[in-house]
Amino acid sequence: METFFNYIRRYTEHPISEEELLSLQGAFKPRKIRKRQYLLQEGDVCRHLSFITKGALRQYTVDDKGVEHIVQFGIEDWWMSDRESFELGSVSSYNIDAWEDSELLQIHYDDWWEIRHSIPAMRILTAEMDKRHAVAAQKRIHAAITLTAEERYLDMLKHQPAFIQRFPQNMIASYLGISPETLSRIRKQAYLKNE
Amino acid sequence: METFFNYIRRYTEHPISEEELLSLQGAFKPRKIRKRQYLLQEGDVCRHLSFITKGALRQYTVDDKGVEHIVQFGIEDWWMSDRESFELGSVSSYNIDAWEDSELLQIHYDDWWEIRHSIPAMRILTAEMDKRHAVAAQKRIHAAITLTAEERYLDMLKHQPAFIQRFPQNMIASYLGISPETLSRIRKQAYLKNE
DNA sequence: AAAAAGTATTGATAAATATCAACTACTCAT
DNA sequence: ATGAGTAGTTGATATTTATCAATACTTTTT
Repeated sequence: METFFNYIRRYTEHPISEEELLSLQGAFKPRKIRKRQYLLQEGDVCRHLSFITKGALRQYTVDDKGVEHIVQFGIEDWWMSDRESFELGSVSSYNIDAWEDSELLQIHYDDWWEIRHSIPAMRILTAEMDKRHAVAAQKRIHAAITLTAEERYLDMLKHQPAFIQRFPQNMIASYLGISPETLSRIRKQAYLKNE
Repeated sequence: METFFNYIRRYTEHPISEEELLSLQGAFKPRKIRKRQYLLQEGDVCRHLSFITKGALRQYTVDDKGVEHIVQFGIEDWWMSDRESFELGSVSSYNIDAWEDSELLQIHYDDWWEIRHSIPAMRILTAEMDKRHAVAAQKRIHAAITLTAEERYLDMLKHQPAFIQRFPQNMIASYLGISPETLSRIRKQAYLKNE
């Protein structure tokens, strides 16, 4: 829980009262989840928002052929949820599962709604999260339509090395929208270029 | 301005007082912009947020080879800005220009900040916009990494037919991240399939 | 320690998409 | 009306990326 409070303080200047801290502690429930365990399955409604205090998770779809397509990775200090399902109460088409044993702080939709109204700092935090999310999404979209497979990989290596270190190569390939074989070849070439 | 007020009422249940309406009228300045005129140029800082009351605009980058890459279209009831530059005050790497003669309501960053604090309905509106934006971005990212060029075009035809009607084919191709020639061939094939 | 399951690499080939070039149709300004 | 400039199409070819198959390497399980 300390991790989370530090995170809040880092992203909002607004002070938080003792009372508010207690209220947050009541709303966010710690949860442990083991490797390969699901946090959300396709067909479910996503009722919780999860803050990752430890571990690594991924959000993905599975297509007709059984191939997984990863849309999002999450590690410490990231939030996980299917935003669409969470906000609209719709059935999710995504799966979220743990790639490492993980620890989360989960809040139910109703409590999240309540807390954003009663605690000013949380409203600011939400706005800040949304802003960062929007900027990141814009960049990823731009990368997807303008860059080649190799450029996208190098871009990720530069801007999100943590993901590349913690997830296996086939998942990185899926996130980049390329086949594992192609990524393997790209890495080989990049390596050869640096002698 | 009426268009805009209707838009606000459509997306927020929160009532707006007479006083607040006046305050909004003061903050949003009408602006006309002619076809091919720039709203934002690469290298500028994006100081305004623009609500489109009439017309069609696009946001894009230009690469080393002079090729344009469109990341966003905007028509009536859409907002245009480089979110990153607008929120962070950083130099923009995007261009925004008008494809049709257009009419906008522009608000300066400072006023936007102010109005979101003083008018509850605007705070709700912002949250709602961010939510929709996040959901749309997630979908577009998913489409980019999972779908083929043809599937992406058909997806767009289904979900955003307005764009396809109002922008020329080479711009649609750019938005989809494919060459104009490929889009031309995809359309021919799709047409042949329907006899 | 051996077996099994998952992960990464490599080669051969196929499919998707880009590029280049020529041509057609269309718009629009004079 | 005419010619210049855009936009779209089509064909030939090149490049990129995917797919399939075999093998090597790692990690996990027993």
